[in-house]
Amino acid sequence: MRSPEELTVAFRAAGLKVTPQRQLLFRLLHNNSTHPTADSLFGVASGLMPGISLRTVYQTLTELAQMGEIQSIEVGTGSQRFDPNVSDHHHAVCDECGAVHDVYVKRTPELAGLHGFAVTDAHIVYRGVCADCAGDAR
Amino acid sequence: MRSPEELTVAFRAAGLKVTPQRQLLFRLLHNNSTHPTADSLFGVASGLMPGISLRTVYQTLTELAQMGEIQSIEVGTGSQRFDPNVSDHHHAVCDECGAVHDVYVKRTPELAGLHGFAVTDAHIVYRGVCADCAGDAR
DNA sequence: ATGCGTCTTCGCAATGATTGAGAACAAATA
DNA sequence: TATTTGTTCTCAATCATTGCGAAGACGCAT
Ligand SMILES: [Mn+2]
Ligand SMILES: [Mn+2]
Ligand SMILES: [Zn+2]
Ligand SMILES: [Zn+2]
Repeated sequence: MRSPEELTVAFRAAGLKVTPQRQLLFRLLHNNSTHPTADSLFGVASGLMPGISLRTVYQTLTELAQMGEIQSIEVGTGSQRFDPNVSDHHHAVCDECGAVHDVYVKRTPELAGLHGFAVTDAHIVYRGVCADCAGDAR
Repeated sequence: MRSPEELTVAFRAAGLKVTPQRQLLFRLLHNNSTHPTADSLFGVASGLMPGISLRTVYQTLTELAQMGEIQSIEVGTGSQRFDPNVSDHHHAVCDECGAVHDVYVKRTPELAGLHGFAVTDAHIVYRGVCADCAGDAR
């Protein structure tokens, strides 16, 4: 996604208002590679802006997703995750710690056998144990 | 998954009872390639056995999944789907009609770049429009 | 066939994630 | 500063799924 400054301009240009809540979320999402859930973002946001509502977090995330600034992904962990990285990539989920890592694949396998299916998107979810969790014997 | 007859034996062998509800679900799942949700199965089951509860459907599906007879998959349609096909395969979801098709891929792309992540499973979800929906101009 | 112990079913409440609705509020602009 | 219009927040509602416990039924031993 674009920088908070660029988003500020983009929002105004789109007739949307730039509120403190939105600006905070712009900042929390910028360069964020943790693939946060709405609730985890709400947790961090609440610490910095007591009183911000979970509803507002959801709404802002939905808007950003509709504008194409972030993507919403589903990796099987129960709740939606949001990703400011909108480049073409996939994800690896650690079954130990729940971390979601970005994965870049050379060539996504083509669909074979399913004649007539027009693919618009393909998403690979890897599951396993991440380096951090494997490294430590505990 | 195995046939209803085989499952009957397997359940008894595991100390589980073979009830009419379970037998019905065994039959509804056998050779079922629709990737049903618990609720859609419940709908069909209710027609054949009025009074069966959604709770029982969920419970039986969970048991079958734990026994490895079916798998539970998440393709981003909001609810879990159950698949008696436990072979190594992937899925294509039609954004028009919601149908979920099986996809067999020659070689699942290896994880590159994420050093130390031990992959235990990889699942590809393709999205697009299926042949049926594309073919008909309506 | 009957009895009994254990496993199951079912209804209902509870949970967790997300969305809907509307009153109170605040950003943008003149 | 006043006005307009979009935003935030609270609270209720929804959807999928799970927890709980009383009532019921399977299956084995008589
Ligand atoms: Mn990502
Ligand atoms: Mn399948
Ligand atoms: Zn980990
Ligand atoms: Zn279709």
